[in-house]
Amino acid sequence: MTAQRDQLNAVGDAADQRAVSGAERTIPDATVARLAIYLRALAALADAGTATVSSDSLATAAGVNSAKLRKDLSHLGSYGVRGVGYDVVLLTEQIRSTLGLNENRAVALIGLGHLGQALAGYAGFASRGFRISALIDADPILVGGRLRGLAVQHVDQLEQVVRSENIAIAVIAVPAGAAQDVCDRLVAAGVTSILNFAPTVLNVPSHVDVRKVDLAAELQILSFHDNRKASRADFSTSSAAGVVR
Amino acid sequence: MTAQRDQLNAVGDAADQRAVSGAERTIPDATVARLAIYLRALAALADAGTATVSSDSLATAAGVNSAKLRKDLSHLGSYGVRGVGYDVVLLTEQIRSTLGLNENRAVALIGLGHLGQALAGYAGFASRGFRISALIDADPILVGGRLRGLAVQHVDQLEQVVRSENIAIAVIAVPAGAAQDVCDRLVAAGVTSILNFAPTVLNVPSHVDVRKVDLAAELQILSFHDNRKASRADFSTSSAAGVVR
DNA sequence: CCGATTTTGTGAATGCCTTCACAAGGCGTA
DNA sequence: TACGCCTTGTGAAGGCATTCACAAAATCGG
Repeated sequence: MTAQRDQLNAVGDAADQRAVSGAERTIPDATVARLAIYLRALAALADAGTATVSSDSLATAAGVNSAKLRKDLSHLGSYGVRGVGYDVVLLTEQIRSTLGLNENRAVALIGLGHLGQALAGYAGFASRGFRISALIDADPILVGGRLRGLAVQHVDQLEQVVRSENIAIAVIAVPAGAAQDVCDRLVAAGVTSILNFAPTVLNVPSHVDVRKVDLAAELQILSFHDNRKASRADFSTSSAAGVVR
Repeated sequence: MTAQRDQLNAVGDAADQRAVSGAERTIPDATVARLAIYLRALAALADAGTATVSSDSLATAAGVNSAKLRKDLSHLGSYGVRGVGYDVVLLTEQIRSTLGLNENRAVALIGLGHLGQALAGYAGFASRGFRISALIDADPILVGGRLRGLAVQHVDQLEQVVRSENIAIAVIAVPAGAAQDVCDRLVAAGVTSILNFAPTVLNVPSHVDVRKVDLAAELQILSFHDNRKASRADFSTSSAAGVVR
């Protein structure tokens, strides 16, 4: 079984892909999804003062095998040195640039329940090129207050806020029943990428990308594998790897 | 960690395994990941009082195409009626059974920050065959108190709680620095499936499954696509689907 | 009972991703 | 310079997953 790979496919159908104008280098989706993981491993190495790293050890740190890592990196260009490895700083910069993380993108967060507040407080966003520029909720108790130094605005002003801050990426953390409505309004206001935590399928026009994080689905997938393990428990010997979709 | 290999090898003699346990079938990982989504769509249909549904409309509700849906369902057996469609209740039951959701599985939740509390309050768990049986944290302010009717226990008692409740599935929502330690202890206590929200790669033995939810990675993937859209904005026409990995 | 209509279930084709395996390239040493 | 060692980058092969396209049921109206 492979690792978290299916989480890539988890959401989409969508093969809009047809080579529009030929000569542009296209990076496989599976690779893009892993670049973020490499980035984290690289950050840890940089913190530890490591200057160069081999594909083998970086792969181990990221939880993939080294052939895959090298193939992934080869899509960005040739930034390694044979016999030596990859320069940590240089490679970090290349990946960040590929992912478009050097622009400090503005993100709107809609829905400030526990999940929304957890997201608002997640340091990983700020340190990775994202800036939460708008906090939006419908609860009058929250609206007008501040959270992490940012004013909470009412959902009625959603369009206005998105437009004035020129926000292209939004995170939806509202209840399922409100998600499609919020989504429609975000799209109308110009948002083109959405990360959806609400347990519902969103309908969007073709130019908008949606990724979904589905907590219940994740547990159900685990349940399936757990179930299967239990049902063949008589064969106790197993020798292989553990990380599984 | 290349763990995946052995299970692939095991697939090599899959015929033997099947012979032993009889009619058991092997369901593709990609299909398992989608079954959870179908389940949600089916629940909505049942609520609406719909008795049967065609592959076409169920596929639309789930955001996939109908050929894929039928292929997925065909792995569970033949539960549709040609010319008619699928019985909503029957199909729901089949999927639940396949995923092992009829056993009301006990789940431990470790880490009760905002994210952990959001998870603890997520109604989707209870309604889908999971029962949070243990809440664990290290913060003395929380320990001893109650959350959603359940006592919060100290992380020192992790092993004891896991063993006494016979818990096989755990959700890790602690800071990255504590995740591997918590993970090791869970595994030692007998947990075999882990859902990890901490932004770190967990090392586990081969019999343990890990799924990871990585919030920063999700945003970075969106960022990549957004970046690419921006760079080819001159071609305004696009005709196909919008939901994208 | 028959033919028209609908929709499933599934071989076959296609394409994407992963893995293998090794030649190419760079460094250090003498 | 020559040689040995190490690690990258990448064709080629193999495995899964998706999509296509159609034969095989099942229902309905007459």
